[in-house]
Amino acid sequence: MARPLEFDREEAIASAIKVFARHGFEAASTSDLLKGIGIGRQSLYGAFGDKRGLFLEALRQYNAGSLVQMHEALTKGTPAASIEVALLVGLGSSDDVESGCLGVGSIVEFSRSDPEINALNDVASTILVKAFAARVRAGMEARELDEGLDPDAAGRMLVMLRSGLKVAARGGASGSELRDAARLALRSLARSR
Amino acid sequence: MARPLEFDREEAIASAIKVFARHGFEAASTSDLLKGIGIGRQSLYGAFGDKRGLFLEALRQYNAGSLVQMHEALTKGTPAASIEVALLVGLGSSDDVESGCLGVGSIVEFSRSDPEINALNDVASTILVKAFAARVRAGMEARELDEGLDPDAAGRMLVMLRSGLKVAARGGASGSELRDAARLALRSLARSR
DNA sequence: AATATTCTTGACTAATTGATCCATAATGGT
DNA sequence: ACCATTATGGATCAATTAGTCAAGAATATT
Repeated sequence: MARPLEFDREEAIASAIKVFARHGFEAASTSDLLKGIGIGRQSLYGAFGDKRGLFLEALRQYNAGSLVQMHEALTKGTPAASIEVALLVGLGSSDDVESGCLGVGSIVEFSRSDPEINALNDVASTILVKAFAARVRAGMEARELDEGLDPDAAGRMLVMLRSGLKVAARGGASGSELRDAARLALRSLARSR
Repeated sequence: MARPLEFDREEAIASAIKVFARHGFEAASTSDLLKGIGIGRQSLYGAFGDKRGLFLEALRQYNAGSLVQMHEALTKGTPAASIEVALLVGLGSSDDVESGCLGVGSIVEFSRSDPEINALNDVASTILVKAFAARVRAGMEARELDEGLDPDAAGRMLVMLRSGLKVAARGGASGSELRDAARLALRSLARSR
């Protein structure tokens, strides 16, 4: 009964994710976003309310996609191998130049100052920790990982490690440096050697 | 032969570090900086050229101070113990609310887009990697750490791990979570257990 | 085909941005 | 005590910011 949207909402958010990931929230101007998404000004404000609304949607969609990607990586191969893959997937290393992680970016930019962003990142973080912890537990049961581990603590450590890898990737670390670092750190979970 | 500065330059930079660490470069307005430092507009422009000049000075001073702090931590106690302390010192955890790391912040905000910032962070990173690597080597020689390690690779991993801890701290992780994660990850360097 | 409803386009606004100008104030060397 | 030199403070600048307004365009239902 009314004129339909001329753009796909999810695609628009996906484009916004790129812009926000590259520049951060504050430094991404509305003009950057309009150009990056390819829609008009009023379309953005009509569809997302304001810049912050678009950012929240972008962060939501980014976190969801990231968790899917992580879950896929964690369900292939042995627990230990899948954890290594999960640590390294989608880091956006130097070949994938200009990329960036909206999750880490929003944490660094906002710290704990914005309750809605806190909420989005907290649930994503919790889910990711649990996903890692489940795999750690599986690895312990399979006698592949040290049986004295605390799976939840290991999950938290792995999430932090992944953040560090993302920062390093954004800072220009090579794929092999990232891989080596992940492998080395993962020895902390191994059975006595 | 001329009117002297009414403010201490280093103190001014120290104040600027706080402002930039809290908000990032782009989101820190010149007015924020003037208020945070406690000087007038023209004084800032006279002393530092422009906002970016002040940021570069701030990053330089921050990195220098951070390396000093890290070096101090690494020279106390056994190699393994000192590495743990170095990983955890000055993370700005949740009690030290509002803090933030200018190094990680600038990497996340600028990625590799600004050559001068790249240069500052690259030298700081290199020095820090070497400092960690030297301690790893010492730990190996003291039969405290696994003798099959590659000290430089371990150094790089430790720097990445520290970035991850900083992100987690800024995201609200508790001191005990950070400590547990660091301790767990450090098992990767231990002798066979 | 008419119409109600929503979308799109582009001009527009008020506020804030980083930065500059200029007059005044404060110093040290002579 | 003068003066060259530099710092300070306030007014001001042009540009950019996020967000709004109004008029026209495109649809689905009737």
